[in-house]
Amino acid sequence: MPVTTQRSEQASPVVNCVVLRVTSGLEVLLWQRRKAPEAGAWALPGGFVDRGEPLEAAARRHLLEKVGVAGVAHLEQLNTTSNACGPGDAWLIDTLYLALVPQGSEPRLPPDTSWHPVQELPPVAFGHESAIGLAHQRLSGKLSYSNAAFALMPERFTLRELADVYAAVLGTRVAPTHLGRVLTRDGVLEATGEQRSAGRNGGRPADEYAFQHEELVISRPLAAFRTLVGPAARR
Amino acid sequence: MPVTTQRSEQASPVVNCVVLRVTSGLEVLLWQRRKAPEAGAWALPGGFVDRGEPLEAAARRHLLEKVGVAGVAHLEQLNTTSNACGPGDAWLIDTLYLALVPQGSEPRLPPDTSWHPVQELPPVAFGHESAIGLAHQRLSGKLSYSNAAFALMPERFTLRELADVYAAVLGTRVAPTHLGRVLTRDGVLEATGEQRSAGRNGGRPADEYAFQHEELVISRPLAAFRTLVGPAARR
DNA sequence: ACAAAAGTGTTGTTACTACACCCATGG
DNA sequence: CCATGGGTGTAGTAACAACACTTTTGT
Repeated sequence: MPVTTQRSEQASPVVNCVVLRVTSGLEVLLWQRRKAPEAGAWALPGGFVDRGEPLEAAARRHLLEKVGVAGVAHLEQLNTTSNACGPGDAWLIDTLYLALVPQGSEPRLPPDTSWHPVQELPPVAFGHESAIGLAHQRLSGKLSYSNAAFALMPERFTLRELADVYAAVLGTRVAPTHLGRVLTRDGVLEATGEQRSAGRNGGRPADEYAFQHEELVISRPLAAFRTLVGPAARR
Repeated sequence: MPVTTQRSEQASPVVNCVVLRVTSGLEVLLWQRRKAPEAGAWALPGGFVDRGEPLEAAARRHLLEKVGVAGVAHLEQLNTTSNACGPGDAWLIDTLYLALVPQGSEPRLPPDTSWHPVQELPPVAFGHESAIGLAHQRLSGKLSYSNAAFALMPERFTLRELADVYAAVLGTRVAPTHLGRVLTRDGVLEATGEQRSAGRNGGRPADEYAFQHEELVISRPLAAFRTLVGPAARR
């Protein structure tokens, strides 16, 4: 941005997306490379950025064109790396995105593309396991202080279903009752008034809930200190 | 990173740094542009990235070369943007960094460079007020769930001094006692056993504290839920 | 009637906050 | 000895977690 007249080196900007969803467990979208390098390994969807194109637009474009994913409910930038490269190699500036796809949206995937459980990844190209790990970490954090789960859930759901999604991401058992109380108190959830019909084994029908907002909202801003003004405030 | 053989557009990667410190208030390091565009306006330190150079290295290099800042105690990537550009213009990929400089480190600044209170910024070039705001926000968050303040403080300090730094960043009054209890419980602070001599008006000498770690540590990982396993865990 | 699933009420526990009180120093 | 600044102890409160109990369904 210091627009000097000085000549500078040129790089190829690329975006890569860690697309996550939860079915029975947490899954990431990968496509299998046919050509070298890393032929046969699984890679994150992504590609080159067009000249002057916003990075987020590039991410959405590649998700749509390359793997047919339209239903991205949340897209968030993670980080950017400049890869080391020799004199002949291409110099890539790689921006990583986290994309969340809700349950129920079933994108039609091309044949080389499929979902993989994050717990048992196939061989991943370019050492991008760390990217998947970073995305997973970020998502775990967001679940605890925001309404990020809206982007993983269908419009309406039961507390049980919501707790299962939390459990899949966090790797802990999560109690539906507690989760519901906390998120309702924080103004994240609201009861729709509707109910689900009971399952085949009977049981009381579950109340249906929905998220109050369908964009990311920070529900607990400063975790540690509520006011912390203390007696000093009197003076 | 999908290294196809396809030709791609070329961009110039740049880094920009929001360098923050706290003296009496929160301050950001800016330098005044002489040349157009935006001559006279104040800009973030930064510049072009060398071919194959890691972004963080580029940030440190520009801080050292351009504004003489060596004592960066914490450096963290914020986000990356691809600026829109016409056919003739340069296409820049701009990665933003947050850098923290501790009290006591007094870098020798070049004449066009100086610290400015974040609360009353001069005219800032390229609309980078939002970048400063983003950095401020991120820092505020980090203070509440990590030991990030280590990068703003000298090695040893009193609880009062620490609370003043928190207050300057968060914009609230912060009670030294409470802050000390919370951070000690979390294993962030430790008493050195030393004491400060009293000020000129007398008063009890304050205990000296130091941070347990001099790199970023997340002191309270998941804010909302402690375990949340509930009765379901029994089954 | 009984099992299964879900929601409600209540209690225990933790930990943040406030405040009253005590300690140490300089003038 | 008193003002000033700093630390300690303790009580109030909010919120999370656990668990017993009730509600509502299917078989």
